[in-house]
Amino acid sequence: MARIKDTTKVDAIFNATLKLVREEGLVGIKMSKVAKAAGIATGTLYIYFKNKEELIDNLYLKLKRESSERLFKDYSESMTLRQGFEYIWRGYFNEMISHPAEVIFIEQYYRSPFVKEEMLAERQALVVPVVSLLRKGKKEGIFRNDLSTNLMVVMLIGVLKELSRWHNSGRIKVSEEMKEKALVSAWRGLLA
Amino acid sequence: MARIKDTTKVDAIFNATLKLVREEGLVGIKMSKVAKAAGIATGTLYIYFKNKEELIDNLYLKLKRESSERLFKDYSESMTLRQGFEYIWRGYFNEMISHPAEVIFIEQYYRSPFVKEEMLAERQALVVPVVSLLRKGKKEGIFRNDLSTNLMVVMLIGVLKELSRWHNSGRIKVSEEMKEKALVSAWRGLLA
Amino acid sequence: MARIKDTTKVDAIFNATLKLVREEGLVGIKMSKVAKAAGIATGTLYIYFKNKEELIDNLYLKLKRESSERLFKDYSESMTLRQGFEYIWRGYFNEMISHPAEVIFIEQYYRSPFVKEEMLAERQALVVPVVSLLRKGKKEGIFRNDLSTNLMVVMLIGVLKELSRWHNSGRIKVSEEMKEKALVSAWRGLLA
Amino acid sequence: MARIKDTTKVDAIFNATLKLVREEGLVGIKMSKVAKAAGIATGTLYIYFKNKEELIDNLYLKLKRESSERLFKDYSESMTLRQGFEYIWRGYFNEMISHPAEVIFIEQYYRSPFVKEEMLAERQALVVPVVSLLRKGKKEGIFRNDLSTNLMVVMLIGVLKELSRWHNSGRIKVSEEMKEKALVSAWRGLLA
DNA sequence: TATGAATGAGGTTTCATTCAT
DNA sequence: GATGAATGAAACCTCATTCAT
Repeated sequence: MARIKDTTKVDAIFNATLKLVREEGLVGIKMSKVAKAAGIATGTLYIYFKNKEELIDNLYLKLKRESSERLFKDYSESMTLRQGFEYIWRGYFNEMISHPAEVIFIEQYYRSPFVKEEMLAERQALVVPVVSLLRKGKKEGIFRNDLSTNLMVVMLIGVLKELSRWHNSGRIKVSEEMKEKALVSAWRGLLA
Repeated sequence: MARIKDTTKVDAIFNATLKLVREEGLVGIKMSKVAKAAGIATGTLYIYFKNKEELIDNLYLKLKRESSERLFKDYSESMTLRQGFEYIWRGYFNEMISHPAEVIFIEQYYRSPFVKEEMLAERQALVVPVVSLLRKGKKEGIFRNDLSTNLMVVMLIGVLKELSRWHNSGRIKVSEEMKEKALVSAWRGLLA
Repeated sequence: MARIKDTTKVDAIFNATLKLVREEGLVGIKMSKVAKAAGIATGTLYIYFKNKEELIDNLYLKLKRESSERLFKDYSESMTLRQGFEYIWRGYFNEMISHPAEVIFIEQYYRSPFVKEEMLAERQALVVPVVSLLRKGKKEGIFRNDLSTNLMVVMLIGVLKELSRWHNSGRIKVSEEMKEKALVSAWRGLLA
Repeated sequence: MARIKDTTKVDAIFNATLKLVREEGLVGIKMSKVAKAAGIATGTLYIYFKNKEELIDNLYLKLKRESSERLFKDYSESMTLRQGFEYIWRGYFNEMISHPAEVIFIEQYYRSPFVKEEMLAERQALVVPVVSLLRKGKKEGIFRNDLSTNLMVVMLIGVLKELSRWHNSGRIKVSEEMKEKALVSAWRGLLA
């Protein structure tokens, strides 16, 4: 019986790719470098991925999936609005600062010869729970009704992304206190 | 007298490069493509730029410079706080939606084998006027004093970037009204 | 196990390079031509040599080394003066006529953008045994003491080089008899 | 009336070419470098020479011609054998040390894609007076008759070339005394 | 005639992919 | 499955030559 394709090896490849993206962007990804960083031979890469494009695409898909899973793992519709809000906000922030390479990869992927239309569509997925939370808050009369939900999403996500970006780049160190302040400000910005 | 080195040509090269970045990111910049898009021979590129790296670095520098200039052209310290705020906010937003390729380029440049340490430093420049506006507001007692200036910058810029990103990607169409709403919300978020 | 890096291939590359040098000098070395002449793909060249410069430098080093080895393989300090002289003289001559491409390559290498200072130093190496032979002869009172050793080296080597050059270019055919005459004349020219 | 092609400029071009050959050999000759070194525009080169090959070929021809002229300017068949020998020997040596770039150029030219068969033939020219001197000496019974004239030429020229080469490269400084010694040794080597 | 920017063929080098082991 | 040398298309870059001024 033939040995089974080694999932350990696939992970090594993904991690190696991510490492290279973090260090020098999508431009810096060379199949030989990926192989070396993953501790395997170049040829072996092609056993697990038909070609470079497929490696990149699969990595993107995997990251999206994992990120969603981590993000909404314990989220439940039964939380109070405020609980849900805090859960999502903190989750999102933690996600971005504990997986910086993923963030970079995804940003660069969107603007590359690799993107496929169908993958862009997926982008929405991450936002779905946020939208439903906001809708719920509006319906309950707790959130402002004069702002479009889209704008509210933008206000929420924009601050989260920028805050984590500053943190990841080392420009600022986001303390627990600062995080709290940001969270409260965001919450207040939504209140009716 | 021979044909004279043509600054018009440098612009054509920059524009061609930007076009390619918009279409397929930094990865898509191929010297031959740039030349063709600029309507010149490949060799001619090398009259104006020693090599690909220098072309990219110079483009980055130029974009940063131009963007700053446009952004703060008519800004004056004598404006009222509210006027200054609005000027900067609208300017920033317009900048990002009227120069999407520049935004993409700069984002990708930061994560590429091209970045130089000294260029990263420059990144702060764009933020300086924002910081000084916020400080002024705090001193006048108009803005909250319990938020660090950095956090306020993040809140402001984050929303601006995300809003323009959604606009540029076509996910939403930012109407005058929505812009107004976003602006007012941002302003209120800063008030003491 | 994959194919193993092949020292045979390095030789093929060196020989191909030498062939091109013989045919049209250093100017004629084109990486693609070298590859074709060596019967490999262009890219393969770069597995064995980082770039053209390294190929040329290594070839130079190899030729110098091999030439020295061949030249003084069986030379021994215990030979009589006359035996040693004859050994070196004939060895030098044979070397030059049996490896004409090497001679051309080395001559052209000295005057090229490829030379490195440290490699010029090596040039002396070949002459060392000649110098020690001449010193020995002088000490024994067999060779003239009124000529500097340097001048004697020049007289010896100059004739050898020119003779082989005429031979290699086809201007003359150096017979055994002529060789004998030249050797004896050289010997006499050194005698006290 | 049109201006006449400027011979001053042709000289500047030739000198610039020679300078480059001295510095980095035939490989180092780039038309743009020649132009810059000659203090003219690249395009101007092509007014004086149809192309690179013609520039090189003409330079070769000119050097050969000038060298011959200088060498045998005051030589006369009526000199005594010894006078003639000394005249030629010293002339040859001076020629080589006062025109090192020419020597290098000619050596490299012989082994390059530029050589033409017909130009190789010319190579003999420089040697003609030497040959006739040697023949005269043999007929007069002063020079050895057991050595072929060719071999004698080789012995003479070989030492001269090597001596000047060592001098030019800086390996030795040829004093008047050393020159005298070399000349006398060469003369003695020919005597019957 | 003089200029030097412009050209593009051709050289150098890289790298995704294949293939012999 | 695994390896990494080998491949060659395609990228980068140079430079002899042309050409608009």
